[in-house]
Amino acid sequence: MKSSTLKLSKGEETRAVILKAALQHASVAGFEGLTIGTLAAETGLSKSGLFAHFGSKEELQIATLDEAVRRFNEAALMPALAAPRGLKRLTALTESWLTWTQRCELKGCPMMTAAQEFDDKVGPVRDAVVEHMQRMNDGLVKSIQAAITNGEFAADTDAEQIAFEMFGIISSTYRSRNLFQDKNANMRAKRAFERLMTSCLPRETNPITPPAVSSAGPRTKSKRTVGKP
Amino acid sequence: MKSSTLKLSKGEETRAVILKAALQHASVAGFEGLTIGTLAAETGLSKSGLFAHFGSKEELQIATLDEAVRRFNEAALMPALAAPRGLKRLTALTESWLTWTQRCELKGCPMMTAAQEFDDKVGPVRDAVVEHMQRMNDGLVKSIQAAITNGEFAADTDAEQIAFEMFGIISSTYRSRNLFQDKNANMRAKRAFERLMTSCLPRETNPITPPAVSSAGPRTKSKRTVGKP
DNA sequence: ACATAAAAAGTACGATCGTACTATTATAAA
DNA sequence: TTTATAATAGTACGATCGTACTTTTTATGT
Repeated sequence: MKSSTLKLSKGEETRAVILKAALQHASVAGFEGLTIGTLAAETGLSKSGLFAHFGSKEELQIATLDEAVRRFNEAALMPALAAPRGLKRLTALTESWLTWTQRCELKGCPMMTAAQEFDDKVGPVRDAVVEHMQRMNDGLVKSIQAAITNGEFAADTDAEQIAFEMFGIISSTYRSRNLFQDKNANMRAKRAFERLMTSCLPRETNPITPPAVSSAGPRTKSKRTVGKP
Repeated sequence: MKSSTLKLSKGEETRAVILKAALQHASVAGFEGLTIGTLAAETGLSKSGLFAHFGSKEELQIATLDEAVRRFNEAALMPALAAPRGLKRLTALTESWLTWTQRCELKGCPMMTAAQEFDDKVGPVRDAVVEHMQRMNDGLVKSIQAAITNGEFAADTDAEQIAFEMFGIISSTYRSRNLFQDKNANMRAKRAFERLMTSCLPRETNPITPPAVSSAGPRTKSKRTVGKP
């Protein structure tokens, strides 16, 4: 359990400690709920000592947001990159997306929280949120397009649309988990994901079996589905 | 444009004015962003004058939440009840759900905001949010079950699962609209909804055509879909 | 080991927060 | 129209907010 950067100046070290606490707090009370005083007490610093690291509350919020993205990339995105490009990776990404908060000991997903919190506001924090979410969306779309290129999805699949729906699944999962304390939330998410993926499969059967009407192949299932092997 | 209740005491009248402003404010800045001082200035009341109507900030938040539900029922739910029970009504509900905030001149959906805002907290406000959301979910599930009973959906359709996914679509729509300013958000929502509904249709073709393998019927489309007539 | 810079603490300030308590004004019933 | 009551305003309080400015402590490079 060592940090990736070995040499860490004192300032950077405490900054990291602050951001860890800030992220924890933001994942529960939101980014607007972040308070310099509370955070200082939590980390054992003085209010002014903590303040000096950021210069303003907005900067603290943005730094916390950046930290959230860093953690997400580290705990959710990067592991998924181990899977081969395409449907496999998409599935891995979804899986890790749904579990990364637990791995980072966060209550909710800070980025989803931020997105909802600032979607109707204006200012630099909102701008940062938009930028990060846009980047996440772009990455997701790229990943979906890879599945299309692979021939795993139908050629006319609307990648943006699929990303849109995936975000919906994710956000519904968090709501279900945290608001309703639904233990089945992850299962629901998985089913939703499978349904979505299945609807993207190339038309008719796969290219190996002939396209003509025939009684070949199992007829117990009328549609191909993905997942649940 | 008359209020449904004719006789309205002075107190109830100003209370309504306050709640309208509060709802407006909450739909943008959230329920935690509600402030007695700001609200008082906005409505022309004194801080203490406004405060007296609720007795505490928590009560104000809960009252605002109740008002949000009332408005939702009035502007989104009730109109949808005009449609016949089943898939038709479900479609109408989705449609009106996606547009009621505009009709009420709100920026975001207060209930979705509240759900996200309080999902990791404890206290009476959270309890109220959970109760309302639970009720909404139950209603939605009932509506889905009606479609099953009608035979419009497959008998083994998991109504809770469909409700789960519908909430996801809704929340993704709001995010897309407000965070990304996506003008196509409603179209995306519609497509997602159609995909979801289609996946719930009874297996194979409808009972009129024989279940045996045959070349009868158009073969250009491989699946039945709902919507876009 | 010392000089210098970085980090943290100390202190203070005005603003605003939620909430008591009291006083005044407007409404509704008699 | 008077009277009881409801609605609103006034005032004040302690707490906490974000931030500025100064001082002290602690790291860091030579």
